[in-house]
Amino acid sequence: MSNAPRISDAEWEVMKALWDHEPMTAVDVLARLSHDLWKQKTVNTFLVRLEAKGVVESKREGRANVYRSLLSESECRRAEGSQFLSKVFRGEVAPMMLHFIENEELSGDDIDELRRILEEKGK
Amino acid sequence: MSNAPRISDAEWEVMKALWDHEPMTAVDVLARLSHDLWKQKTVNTFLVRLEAKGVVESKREGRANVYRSLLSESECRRAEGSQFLSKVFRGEVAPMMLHFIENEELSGDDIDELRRILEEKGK
DNA sequence: GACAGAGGATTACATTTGTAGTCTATTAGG
DNA sequence: CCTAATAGACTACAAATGTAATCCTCTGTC
Repeated sequence: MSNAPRISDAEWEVMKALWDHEPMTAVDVLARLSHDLWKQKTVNTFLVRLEAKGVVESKREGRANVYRSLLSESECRRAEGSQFLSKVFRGEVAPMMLHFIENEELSGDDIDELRRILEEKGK
Repeated sequence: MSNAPRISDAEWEVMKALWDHEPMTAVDVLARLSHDLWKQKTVNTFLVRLEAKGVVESKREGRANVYRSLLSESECRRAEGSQFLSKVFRGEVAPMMLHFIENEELSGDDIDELRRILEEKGK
């Protein structure tokens, strides 16, 4: 299990686009991002950097490079999640959960689902 | 309320030390951090930067500057938390909570407490 | 009163990140 | 075949970050 490399904020945006429709070319990735906020060259740079970091790989297919992830969204979430937990909540899970319950919008259904899961877990 | 400024990883470490015993001098802050990992001058630099960002303020008291936070740990957690949520979990709270329930260690007591809170919340 | 040490202020410098631009090689069209 | 549009490769560059070192100025000590 790979200790995942650092993925920056902007890189996360690119990765989310990629994870949603792998494999894709750089042009396709841009197509799934806001054209107002992203330029093709910028997307390209990030894909190159992500490849250097070992987060994605590219295969030449005809005239274009086709990218696919080497790390899953879940793996990256795990890494980012535990970093966040220790940085912001000193590693204390329960206070963090409390925080989110109190500060973010949870629908009634969300609450019910979480209760169910916790019930299971608590058994 | 303040859209909190970006606080970097290392800056968070300094802030956690400060929040625990405000107000403090730079020397005191270092005293609460690992001497193996931190040098006095480094701590100093971060305090200066944090002041520039408006996260802390300093008052000269005799020989030393005494620092105190301008933003509470809670405020910073809120800002950092919602950034994390949207970056890593696309703003979906419930999946994020699920993730933490499944990936981090929750004690039986933690689970019970969360269930209680959710019960309240779900009313 | 001269000097050493304590702290703050200023400066340094490599790396990472955000955000592209330019250069080059290939390819589809005429 | 020659040419213009592309796609990738290489280059650029400022701001943020991590990590200090050096310089300067009091202040207490002999």
